Amino acid sequence: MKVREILQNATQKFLQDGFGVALNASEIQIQETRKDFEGDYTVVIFPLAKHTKKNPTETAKLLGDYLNHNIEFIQSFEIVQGFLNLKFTDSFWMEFLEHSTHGVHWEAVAKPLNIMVEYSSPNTNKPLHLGHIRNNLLGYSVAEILKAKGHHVIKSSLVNDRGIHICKSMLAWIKFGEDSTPELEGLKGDHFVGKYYVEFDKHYKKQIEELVAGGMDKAMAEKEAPLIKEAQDLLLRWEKGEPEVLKIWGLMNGWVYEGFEQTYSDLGVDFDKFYYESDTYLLGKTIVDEGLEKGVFYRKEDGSVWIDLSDEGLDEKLVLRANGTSVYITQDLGTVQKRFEEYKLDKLIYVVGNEQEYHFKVLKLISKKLGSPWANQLQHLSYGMVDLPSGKMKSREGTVVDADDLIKEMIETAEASTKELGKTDEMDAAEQTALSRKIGMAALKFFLLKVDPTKRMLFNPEQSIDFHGFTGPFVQYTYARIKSILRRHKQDEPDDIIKLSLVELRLSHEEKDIVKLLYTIDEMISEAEHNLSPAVVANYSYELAKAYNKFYQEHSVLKELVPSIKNLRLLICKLTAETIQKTMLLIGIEMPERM
RNA sequence: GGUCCCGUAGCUCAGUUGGAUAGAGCAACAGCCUUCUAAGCUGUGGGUCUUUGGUUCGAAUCCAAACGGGAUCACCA
Repeated sequence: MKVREILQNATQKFLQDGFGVALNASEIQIQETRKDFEGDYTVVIFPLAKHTKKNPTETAKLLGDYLNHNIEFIQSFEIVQGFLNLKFTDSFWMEFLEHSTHGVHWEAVAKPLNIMVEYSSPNTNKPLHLGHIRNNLLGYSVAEILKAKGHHVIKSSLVNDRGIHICKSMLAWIKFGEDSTPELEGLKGDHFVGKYYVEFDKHYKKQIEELVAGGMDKAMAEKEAPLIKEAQDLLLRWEKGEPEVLKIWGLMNGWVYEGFEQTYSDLGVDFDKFYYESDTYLLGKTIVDEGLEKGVFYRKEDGSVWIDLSDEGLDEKLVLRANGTSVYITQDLGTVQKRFEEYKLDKLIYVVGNEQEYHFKVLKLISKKLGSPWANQLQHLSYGMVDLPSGKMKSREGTVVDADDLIKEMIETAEASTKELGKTDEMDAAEQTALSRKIGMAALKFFLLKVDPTKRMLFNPEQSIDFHGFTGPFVQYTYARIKSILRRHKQDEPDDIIKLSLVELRLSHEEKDIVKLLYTIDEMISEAEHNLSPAVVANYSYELAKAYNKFYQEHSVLKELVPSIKNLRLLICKLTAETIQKTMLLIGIEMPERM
């Protein structure tokens, strides 16, 4: 049992026996004692004083005496302004360490769930940018955190591989591409296709200008430009399944997938299941029929189908076009059903930007109105946009940070900085490359994941690439330092058994801070799971690394002459390294053995 | 205009279901490498937690309003 529970239970008993008051455990506030005060854990007395009908100090004194007598590991207590600060015996922490010698672990959930995490969901008409990187890293990390708690997780991605935007790239390639290929131009497949998307836009804009110059108003010109009509025609031909169109579509998507695969591999993210919109875009129609039967939907004169959500404070929402084709929400209704049936899901988490909050609100509402059992099992992890100092990224204005460029730049910066510090002098070329990659990616991933996912964040190209302070490389460096100690120790004493003799050892402040952090890993992981927040994990890893560096500065491990203290410190080193490695892996960051 | 989100140090961000004197990093300044890796450590300066009311023993945290910023409200996806 964890201390928090023990203290809550004991306090409950104290109130029950002494005052006849029954209180929920959740009403008893136990917190870690703030650094400026003496103690390990603190009971907040104010809420209890109401029930004891004594003043806070008196209540604290009674409770303190009670806990001190009844709980073995409480050594002493101190009362400061209504806070009961409890100091634990050193042997409490020693025992915890001893229990941990076989490895760091945390508790899994009692009932594992089948959870699908939907993330990435790219369009196949242009390469990925910084916003996608945040999405991918978040989705991957959330999935890993859920797995770590014992859930069965399916990572999925719904690829947006059809629609007018794809036809635009296709058309531009047909008209201006002259049978070129990514190989011929030496471009990554997704960049190659993206180039033609831009090409389309360029020519399209020109046509609009010409039409406007000819006296047409702009809105009309946007609809009447020959290129857009051709693109729409192409979409129609795609939907009819014309082999010639499908062939080009397949070819270009193939190029894009090759490109994406590379980027995914660079980012270290993976998927268990891909859905393709070209397979699923017809799916929701039977649901529309059902909804019509149930009277949840209604048909307008022109044949379009709608749902009225005005009783929920929203508007009417279209679910099927007049011409019978699906809209975004239609196919999502269909794929939800498919997913729940296919995988017997307990939960489906969509990792999608907050600009789509409205969509998911509607999706959930419609599901509820249709009486779908999964209506309450849909969750939208709505993350904030990544802004640049110049504002929002806009692909049309060219103010996007390309994913591949950024990854490359991070790795190159890492390499340069590693060379400058002379860290690579003893490494061969392959090792150097691997290290630069690890450090560069750590910097990028940590930067994006240390911030609360739900919040908007700023990326400043000049300032955001940093390897010092609250960064991934800082944590990596700490790990490498520890590993260096452990390597040296093994050399001296090949028999690597760290055995803790339970003599009455005293923990220094620096050691205790580390041990306390190690102790709270369980709570931390649970919080990360509950909030779907990799940021919780990133912050923890950083705190731990910082605590270790402080310890490192003050105490020597290998030169310590008292064997029992040396062993204790070695164990702390081992556990810290292991914890750092495991937690950082949850956010997709690998640790180097040396750097 | 309706709905939703956000506002904490010069900058980027933490801050548990309301708890003690609001914390980190960067940037600035001053120190620490014959001693296990200085991508580290220590110290100094830096705050009306946007503002005003309310709730209460106690508010950065909850409620209301104002101001400022953002998203969204397509027969696009």
